[in-house]
Amino acid sequence: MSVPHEEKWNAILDAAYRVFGTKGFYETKMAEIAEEAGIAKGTLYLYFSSKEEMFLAMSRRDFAIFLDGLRTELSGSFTFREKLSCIAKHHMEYFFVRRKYERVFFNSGNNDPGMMDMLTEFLSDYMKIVSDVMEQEGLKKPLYLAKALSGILEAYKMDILFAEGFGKEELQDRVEFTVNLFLNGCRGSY
Amino acid sequence: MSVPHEEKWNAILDAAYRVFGTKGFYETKMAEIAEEAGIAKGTLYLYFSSKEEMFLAMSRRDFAIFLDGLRTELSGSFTFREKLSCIAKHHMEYFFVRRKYERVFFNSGNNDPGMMDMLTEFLSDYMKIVSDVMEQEGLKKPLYLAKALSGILEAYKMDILFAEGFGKEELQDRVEFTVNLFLNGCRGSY
Amino acid sequence: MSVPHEEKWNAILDAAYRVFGTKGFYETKMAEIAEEAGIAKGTLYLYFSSKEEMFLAMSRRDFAIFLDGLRTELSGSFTFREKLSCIAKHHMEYFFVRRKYERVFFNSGNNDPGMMDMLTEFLSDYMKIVSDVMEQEGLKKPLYLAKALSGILEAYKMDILFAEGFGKEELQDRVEFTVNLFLNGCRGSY
Amino acid sequence: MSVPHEEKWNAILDAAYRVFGTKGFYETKMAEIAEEAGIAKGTLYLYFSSKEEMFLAMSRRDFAIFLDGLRTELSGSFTFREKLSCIAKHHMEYFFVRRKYERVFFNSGNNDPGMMDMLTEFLSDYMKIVSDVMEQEGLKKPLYLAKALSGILEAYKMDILFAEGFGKEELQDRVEFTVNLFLNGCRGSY
DNA sequence: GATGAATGAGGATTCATTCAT
DNA sequence: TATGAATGAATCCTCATTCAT
Repeated sequence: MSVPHEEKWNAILDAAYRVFGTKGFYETKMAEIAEEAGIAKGTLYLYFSSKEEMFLAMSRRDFAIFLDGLRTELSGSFTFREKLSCIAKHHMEYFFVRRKYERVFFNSGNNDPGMMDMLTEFLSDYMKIVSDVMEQEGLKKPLYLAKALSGILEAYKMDILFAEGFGKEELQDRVEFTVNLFLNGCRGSY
Repeated sequence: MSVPHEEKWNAILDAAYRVFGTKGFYETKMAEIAEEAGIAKGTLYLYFSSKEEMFLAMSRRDFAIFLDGLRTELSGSFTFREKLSCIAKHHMEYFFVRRKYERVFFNSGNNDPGMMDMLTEFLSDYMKIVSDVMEQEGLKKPLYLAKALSGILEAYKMDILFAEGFGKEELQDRVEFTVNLFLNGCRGSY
Repeated sequence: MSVPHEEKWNAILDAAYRVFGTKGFYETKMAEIAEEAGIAKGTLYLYFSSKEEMFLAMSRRDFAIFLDGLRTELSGSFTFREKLSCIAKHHMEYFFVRRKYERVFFNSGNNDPGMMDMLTEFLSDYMKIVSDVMEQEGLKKPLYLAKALSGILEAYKMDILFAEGFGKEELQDRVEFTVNLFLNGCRGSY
Repeated sequence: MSVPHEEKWNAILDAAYRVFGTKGFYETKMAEIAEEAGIAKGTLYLYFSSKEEMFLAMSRRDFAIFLDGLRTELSGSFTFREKLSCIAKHHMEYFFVRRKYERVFFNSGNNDPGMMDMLTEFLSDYMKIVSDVMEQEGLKKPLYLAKALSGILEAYKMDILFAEGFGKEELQDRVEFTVNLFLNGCRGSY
């Protein structure tokens, strides 16, 4: 359990991301990940003690990237609308870029308690960031609002995966729609 | 391939719902479903030709109940606000009642094309019902609105599963919040 | 174990013959035989106590028909050549008529001792009939000759199954060839 | 799909030969082959993708040995009688040596098309070798003769399996008888 | 007698994980 | 460190047989 060559550690997680993301946790075979990473099956176990742990590490890394990116971008936004846009855009773009591997976030699962804990923690962190934005604006029930916002974005995420010819314009379209709806309600101007 | 005793067919699907719902598709063993249903393993295969097909049948039945219930309840709602409340309440209560078995809707997972098709069709039907409500109100982009609404509800669904002591009051609370947010935006009165 | 309606007993064996003969012992399902016979699965067990026993009964009946027919036809043959022709013709025609169901004689098998015994007994009876013919002709090693003759016919039986467009003429051709070879050796006139 | 250690590949096929040869295809369990080979069940599947494929590979190897041996031995025979003796002896000895495992050639059975194809090809190759011998002797209908010869030998093969105390002398006896019968007919001197 | 729903032992195959090299 | 051959527990599914109706 030393910390072997970090480069390979990341390469394995990259491969894992591609395969898990394409086929889901259960349909993914360790052999496939090894092949995708261009190493031997046994080697995987020098870096991760089990399939679950590997999935966990991969998710952890992915979640961290998501949250760090969001924090960074958010620090450059100032008005409330800007912040909402920033959140929406980040959420959508993150998955848009990774759309080929989207089984990951879906199929987050298996009943592994470790997995559940980590997902819960991720959501908690994400919601904290968003609800802070709400709070800074003096809104009531900031956590409710945060969840609602991310829920809308999750719903539109589906379009990334299933809508024909979904591109950057459609993405921007959804982002703006979301912000307007969130600010003004369904009868607001948009 | 006759259709033996419909009663047992439903009993098996009930058992399947409980087990799939608790453990997810992959962690569920056919033997467990048989045991839960109080019958022999082999008997399952008199009713369903495979684990996949059984999961499919179970989902199909569940989706149909959800949609039929929604249509029925919606037909007793008249104002726009009433209709929104009705949708939100139905969505939340449906899962609240089934909260013990919520792995089902999650882990629809498994790359089975039949499953994907059915899920897509369900979503399409659900969104049609909701977007019709938006359209009747003369709103623009009714499908976007429908997806946004259901997205919010899905986000709150998480609270059903994970929030401590989530009960009927919390549920009603989320429903009202959702409707107000949807109608008036985040700064609206609620 | 009474002797139920003999007609149905035979009907079942007819069905069994068709299915076993097409697919072999192991690939045949009791359900298929029942369907082929137009009766219920359970009914088979009123007539035969197991799949093996059914196969045995079917073979027994088939063997008896073969031997009875041979005896009858042979009783109308007088010269040695006539008798050889009769044997050859009977052997070939028997399988020609049943060529659609020829897996039976092949796949006679499974390791069931009862099956082995019966096959052995059948061969013994068959060889007795043929070797008697040899003996009546005053030939030495009549049993060897009997086996040789039937061996040749078995080899040609393959052509019934696999040769394209094998018909009555080809059959007659093989019969005459066999008799000539048997009488005169490979350099004899034929 | 590299070809791991050829030695083990052969060892598995040897074990398979013994078990299939004793019990037939259907009565043989993969677990038994593994045990016979002294390895784990799973290992079998590193070398053969299925029970069928294993049986096929085993038969293929066996057939090739049979034919190669025959060709080799035949190349040392010169007169027609010598060649016939060679064929007969090879055929009989091949099975004599393997008499404990004779279910293999019998029970080639199983409707697998791959198996049928291979069996057909084997017979075709075998018959080609034998009929070439006939042709070189200027005999008419060489293929008929080839089939007849092998048919006789197959019939005597039964004696290997079932005749009490069948030994080398009996074998030689059958070989000579076969050759004489084939050359001179049933009334020839032998 | 006839039925066919129910049974459950049994077997082929998969795949995460180990460990000798 | 890296390998990949070997392992064997685990699981889906089949099908001969039974038995309540």
